[in-house]
Amino acid sequence: MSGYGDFCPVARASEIFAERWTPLIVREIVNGRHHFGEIHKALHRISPSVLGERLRELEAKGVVERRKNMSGRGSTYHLTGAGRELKPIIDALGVWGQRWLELRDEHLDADALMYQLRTHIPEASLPPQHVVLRFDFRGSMRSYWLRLERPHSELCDYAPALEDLVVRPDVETLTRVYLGEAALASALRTGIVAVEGPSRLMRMLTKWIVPSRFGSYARPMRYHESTGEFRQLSAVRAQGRLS
Amino acid sequence: MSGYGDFCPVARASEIFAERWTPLIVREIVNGRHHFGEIHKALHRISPSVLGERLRELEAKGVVERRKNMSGRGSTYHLTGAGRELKPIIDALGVWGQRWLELRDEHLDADALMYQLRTHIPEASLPPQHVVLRFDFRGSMRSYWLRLERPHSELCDYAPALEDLVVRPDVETLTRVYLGEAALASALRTGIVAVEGPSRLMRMLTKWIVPSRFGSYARPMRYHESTGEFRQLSAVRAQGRLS
DNA sequence: CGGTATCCCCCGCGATACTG
DNA sequence: CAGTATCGCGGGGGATACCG
Repeated sequence: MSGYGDFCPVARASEIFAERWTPLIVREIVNGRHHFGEIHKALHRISPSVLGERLRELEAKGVVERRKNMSGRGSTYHLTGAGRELKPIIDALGVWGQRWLELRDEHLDADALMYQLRTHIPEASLPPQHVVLRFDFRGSMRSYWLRLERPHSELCDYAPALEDLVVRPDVETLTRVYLGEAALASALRTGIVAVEGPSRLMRMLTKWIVPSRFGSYARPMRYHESTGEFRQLSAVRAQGRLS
Repeated sequence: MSGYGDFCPVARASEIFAERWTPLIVREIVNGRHHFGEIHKALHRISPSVLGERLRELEAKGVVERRKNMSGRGSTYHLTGAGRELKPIIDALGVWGQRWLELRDEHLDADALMYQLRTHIPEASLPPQHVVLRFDFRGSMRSYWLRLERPHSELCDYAPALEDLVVRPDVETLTRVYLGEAALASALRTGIVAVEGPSRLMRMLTKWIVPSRFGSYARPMRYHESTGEFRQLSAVRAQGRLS
């Protein structure tokens, strides 16, 4: 970028924080990703060279601390004190985005969604013996398999075993469910998200797929069959609280 | 920019907020600049085309509202509800920058500093009849004149009248004074900032030049004559509060 | 003054390959 | 797997001119 040439602390902070990819990288480290590869997988559209450059910048500015792995290979990246104080800013940005920004088609990404869903399954709700869900997104050829089993679940692009439940959502609806804008229960009821399988497992779906931590700030949306679009339920704005 | 293709609210917010110049534009509107020209003067390094583009984007995203001037010419730009909710984020960024970021040479800018100083003079401290200050920055040819008079003071690059006081600071020191990192009083005492004029007016200087609203979060710095550098006074970190 | 159009340069960044 | 080097393109944005 090359700076603003401005001594104002907002400008100096923006030089670092408001640069492409940087807020998301910090978010990922906040979320507990400490390895290069983990961050890169979570931000799968960033190129490794840019990620490396950003991490170096953040280290130079005292936001990130790089710890060489004692096992020789690789490092882990941790937030410094300064970096940890960015967390409330990240959170505030997320809350703001949730409250005020529309979800648009260009934000939809089935891969990323499945990745998020997988990492967000409450561990307490995981079944002791494995359950395999297959997700077939409408209008897409490929399927995703989610193999749930305590303590670790797994996301595959092939069938790891015979599936117990088949879910047929569309990307937008399931994304809005994840964002907390739509309720999975009603999406199942109206059939926008179709499911095949034992009703016992169907009922578990709402335990496995839960809204993100910004979900309580979402504006409730409702699907309108006539237009095929989601619209804001009312002018009422949710008051939320970060978990 | 072209987005992150990510439904996460932090990413969607970053698409807007964490783009070059945008945080500073919002800051300026928060600071009460509502005209294109005012914003452009405050951010004198942005090109008018980029400023126009950003304002259009912000309007499209519902952050800024553009009101056509009824007098025909021009418009004014105001924050919407969404835009106003960015203020705490701007403030948090400023506090963070103040707490954690070094002031570097590339941030220094005498023009911008004088502009800020002029807008920050507490109105209550302005003299009823005009007082003219001349600022000669060390190592610089050009001078700045500050003409103080209630209710409006003025910054000139020529002598608007005979000067009552001549101030010879260096850009770094005066910037740190403005940022709240250094005390003007001690800079005057040690002579880093030299002054010529009646001592009555010299004493008024500390009423006219006061730290920015982020000043209370600054890390106190002290000038070390041996190295010619400012260094952090101690590990003690100031606890501040935004005014 | 308030803003837009043009032009062009440069560098940011994405893709890919490559190395320990 | 953890990164770094290279390369080439696109477009972001700075400077400037220009128009209302």
